This record gives sequence, structure tokens and C-alpha cells, in this order.
Amino acid sequence: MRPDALAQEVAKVLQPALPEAAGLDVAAVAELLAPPPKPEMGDLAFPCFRLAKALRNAPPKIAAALAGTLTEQGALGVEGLIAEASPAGPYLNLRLNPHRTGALLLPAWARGERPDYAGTAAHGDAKVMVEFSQPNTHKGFHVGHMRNLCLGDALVRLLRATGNEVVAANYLGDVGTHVAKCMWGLETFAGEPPTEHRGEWLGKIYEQSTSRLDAWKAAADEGDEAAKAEYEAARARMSEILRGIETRVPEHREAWERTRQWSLDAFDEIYAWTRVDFERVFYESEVDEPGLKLVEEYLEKGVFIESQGAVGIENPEVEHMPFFMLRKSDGTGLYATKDLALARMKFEEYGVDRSIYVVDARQSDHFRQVFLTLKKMGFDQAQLCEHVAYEMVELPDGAMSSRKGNVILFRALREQLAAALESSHFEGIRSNPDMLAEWGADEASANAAMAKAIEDVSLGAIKYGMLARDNNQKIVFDMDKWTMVAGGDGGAALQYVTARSASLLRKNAAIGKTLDPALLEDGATLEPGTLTEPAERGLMQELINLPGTVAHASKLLRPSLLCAQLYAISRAYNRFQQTCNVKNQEGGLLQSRLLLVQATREALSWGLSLLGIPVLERM
RNA sequence: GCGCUCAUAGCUCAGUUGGAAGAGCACCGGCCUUCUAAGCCGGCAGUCCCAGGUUCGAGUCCUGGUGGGCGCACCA
Repeated sequence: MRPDALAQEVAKVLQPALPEAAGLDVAAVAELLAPPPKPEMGDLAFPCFRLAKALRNAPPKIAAALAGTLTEQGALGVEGLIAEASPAGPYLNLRLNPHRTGALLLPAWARGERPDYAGTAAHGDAKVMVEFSQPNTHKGFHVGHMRNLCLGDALVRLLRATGNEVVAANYLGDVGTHVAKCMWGLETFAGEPPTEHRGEWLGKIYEQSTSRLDAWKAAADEGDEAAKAEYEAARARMSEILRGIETRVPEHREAWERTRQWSLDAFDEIYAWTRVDFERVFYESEVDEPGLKLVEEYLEKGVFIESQGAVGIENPEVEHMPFFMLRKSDGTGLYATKDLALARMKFEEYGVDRSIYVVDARQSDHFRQVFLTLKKMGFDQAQLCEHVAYEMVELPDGAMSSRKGNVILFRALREQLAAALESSHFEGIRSNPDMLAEWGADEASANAAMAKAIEDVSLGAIKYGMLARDNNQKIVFDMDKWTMVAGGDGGAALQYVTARSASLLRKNAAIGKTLDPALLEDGATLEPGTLTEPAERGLMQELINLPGTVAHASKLLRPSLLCAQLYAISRAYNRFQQTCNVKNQEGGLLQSRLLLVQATREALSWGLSLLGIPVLERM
């Protein structure tokens, strides 16, 4: 019995009571079953709207008749799965016997089994490539980049969990004008590199170069001849640097490779800390030349055209921007050029059934152009390409910008998260000997365990914050709010529940109260009359909803849906733990509650793992 | 001007095959000698931006507006 099979079991009882004219099989009935808006109405509701036509009757009458049939057939009662069926307007509300629900639902979760989506999802069993993160070398990595990283990683995890084979891909911007700007700065004013955090330092040099060049440009536009000369000279030098890298002039090539590696090392640290893995890393530098060859090839084929010295393609489908430029009049390529070459490489290297690009919403037009162009180039795979757009991350004082000086770089983010959690929560534990003793036999091991916990909660805070909002909703990153440990809808609150439940199980085990292994088996029976408390029923209901929510979130590529469901589970668990004591109970009641706690903990662990958020033993 | 996107409680936001309006924060009042109070219970709070349309039924779909954000040829 899988954790998602309860609706099937209910449908098996319900379906025989339907008139044949309804034309619904067990699976169809299971599909229609949904929880009523309020728990006191029942555990599952069967909506009768769909039957109105087939049965030539009004939904409320069908619901009432159905209730009657179920009673006549003796399908209801204290022994069976369904305790009572009460028509409520067009709905037939079903109240289940909690101990039967629990026996069907909980053992599979509790023993660590996960829902099986084989063949169920719309895009199930497909090979999917998800391209995400895509940071630029020679530039800083800040909180804004975290949204893409968290989102892409969650999509990879969600798609895998729902039966897809996924290739997690990254695409690093290691060439282009930003690299030239940075390298110009390095040779012009930067001085010696520091001994550590060189990747971050490169980003600072890039920023400084940009502001110098912008200032010269502005002055030149005002008529400042000296500034104009400086600006022109710098531009000429940057072109030389870029050409030098491309044509492998040793001086430039060596400097590029060395500095590029500093950025790559920095990215490795970031991915290690965030626990994100990539199967394939593409580099802009590897699709630069192929891009230009591709332009030449499709210009000859007549797919691309020349316009004012440049080369591109007309996509009249994009009315406001029909010309998609692919080669500048100076013969060099663009971002778009490389995207085409990259797409071809993806198609040829991997036989993907679906290709997802996680890139911010400002580039929606760009990807529309890319996909249209690929199609016209003859790649049928273009219709498998999908742009997952997401909105920007802002700060409480508005958009992030280096000009405003309010950019939060990765290292600062990590340090500030840890510091905020230390002072708001962990400091209190450290200063309390009794609590500290829970964390380790001696001070050193306690501190090590706590350092790990701080990292885990930092990750939970940042990832949940980045994922809980819908993709096309802006996010305001507020360090104070995100690390606020008291209450609310946040990653730490969810992790707290995992720690709390672990603690409860530990404390019970310490006095010999452990879960009977027989209750982990399918077909286990729970004592009638257990799991009847509203908090217990409410918690089971949220567990019932989880597998469907995961399928939905995966299908729509929206992790925020899963965040909301996990939050609902955590609220239901808190209500349960507040109102239903475990430790002082015995027998069947004790066992049913231990089973519920264990199942909830496993379900939450699974859900959080799909968001890349770690589970804790203690907090 | 054209395209994309957002508008739901005082604030931040959930709410997708159309089907029974929700949460957090804030505010007010309760609950720790009891498994982690980072919690729980109760209260307060709505013209789902506006106008039409489709429908038995619209926060949800369609059309047209209003207001905010973003994007629109040699940047990435």
C-alpha cells in the first residue's frame, strides 16, 4: 500500500453504489474525491456535478440518493472504512473511521515509503533537462542569484520524484564584455589579488571597472574630451583582450584561464554549501565558435537573413520585435547566437524529451525568439523547450544595485544568516547547560552539532524563502524577517517541526515507549476509537493531500504549491502535539499516536527533501 | 506605441481540469510544575482593482478598461 492509495480504497467502496449510467470506474471516482473545506464536514467529499448530465438529475438529489444506496448496501458503519455519508447540497461528504484511515495511510509513510508516480504524471517517465543557475564568471554571486539556484534545484528534485529522468545542467557565462571589463580593471587599477575569496574580489573589480567606464562615458557625452579619450582607449583595450582570449594569445588566454578558475572555485563553494549538484556544466566559451558557424550555415541555407550589415531572422510572431539578431555587423556573435548552438548541443548530446530553461522573466521575449528560431531551423525539439520565468528578488529598500551599494553577496548572506540565527535562537541554547547537554557529550561535540544545525537552518530559511512565493511574484528579501525564528510561515518553522517530532520520539523511546514494528506492515490494524481527535484527523488529512500536491507542483513547475502544503502539515502537527499527549498514554492509543508522529516526520522529510531543505534531529 | 506580468483582510501573500473565500504578520484576549511555547486556542479583519461576457455556478475562463513592475536591433 503506497501512501497515496487511500482515495482508491474509498472509491472501491463508493463506486459500486453509483448507478451504471454514471459511467465512472473506481479510478475516476478516486480522482474526483477531494477534502471538504472544513474538517467537521467530513474527511472526503464526492462532488456530484459531473453526474448531473448522465443521470438526468440535479446534483443535490444525486448526492442524497447515493447516501441512501450506501446505507442500503450496508457499506457504512463503525466496522468499515466509511463511517457515514451525508449529502450536503451537491456534495456527498464522507466521514471515515479514523483508525481505518490511519491503518491505510500511515504505515507506508512511517516505514519511509514514498508515493510512486510511475506513469501517472502528464510528463512522467520523460527525460528532462533543466538548465539553471547560469552565473557569470568575473562577477559577484548575490541573493538574486539564489532564487534561480533554489528554484532550478527544486524543479530537478520534484521532476525526479514524480518519475522523470532529469539532467541538471548549468551554463556558465565565462566570456563576453563583462569578462573584458573585469580583466581591463585587473590590469589597470586592481593591484594584487587577495589570498582568499578571489572570486568575490573579481566581482568587485568588475563593479569598479563598470563605474569608471560609465563615468567616462557620461563625461564624454557631456563633451569632456579627456574622458572621451580615456573611454575610447579602454574600449579598444577591452576588444583586444576579448580577441586575445578567443584567438588564444598566450598573455590573454593565461590571464583569462587563471581568473576564470577563481570564479569557478567560488561557484563550487556555493553549490557545495547549498547542496546543489549538476550533471552537466556548459560554458559560453564552448558554444562561442559553434554559434558563429551555425549562423554561417543557416545564412547559406537561407533561413537567416542580412539586415543593415547584421545577420538574424525575422520572427513576425513577435510583433513588437520581429528581427532576432544573431550576428552583429562587426561579425561577432551575441548571447542569442550561443543559445542556439547550446540548444543544438543539448539535442545532440542528450535525447531529451523536454528542455527547461530557468531564467528570469525579463528574458521571456528572448526565449520566445530562440524557440521560434530553432523551430524554423528544423529542430522539432523546439516544441519541447520551455522557459520557466520567475520574477526578481528585491530588498526592503528597493531593487538591488551596485550603484546603491545594497548588493548582498553570497558570503555575506551566509554569514548574516548564521549570525541572525545564532542571536535569535542558538545563543539561548548555548547559555543553558541542560539544553546544551542534549547536543553532545562534551562542549566540542555540542558546538560541532550546533554549527551543523545553524547551517541547516540557514539553508532552510533561504531556500524556503526563495521557493514559497509563486514564480511570477516578486520576492522581497528581508534578512530580519527570514531569520525570525518566532512563528510564521518560514523554513525554520518547518524544520522546527521535524526536530520537535524527533525529540518526541526520542523522549518516548527513553522510557521504553516505541512503535510496535507490526504497525509498519500493510494490513496493520489500529484500535477502534483511536485517532479520533480533531487534531489527529486534521493531521491525517494534510498527509492525504501531500502526494497530489507534489504531482501538481511538479506538473506546473511551481514549488510554491509544495511549500504551502508542507506548511499546512506543520501547522496540523503543531496542533496535534499541543492537544494530544503521547508520553503518558498506553496501549493502542500510544501506538496510534507514535505511528502518526513517525509518519508525519517521514512525510515532511520527503517533502522538504524535494525543496532541498534539510531535516533536523534537534534545534 | 507593442508585448509580458502583477492587483484577494491594515501589511505580506496562498487559492489551476470553473464548484463550499484562506494563512502569516500586526492588533486584542487566553494557555507552559506536563513529549521543544520557534507552539496552541479564541477574537478582529474582504466591493477578490473596475465594467461587460460565457456558465446552473467565476477570485479562477473570455473581452475591454484602470493602476504598478518588466521587456522592446548590434548588452548578457
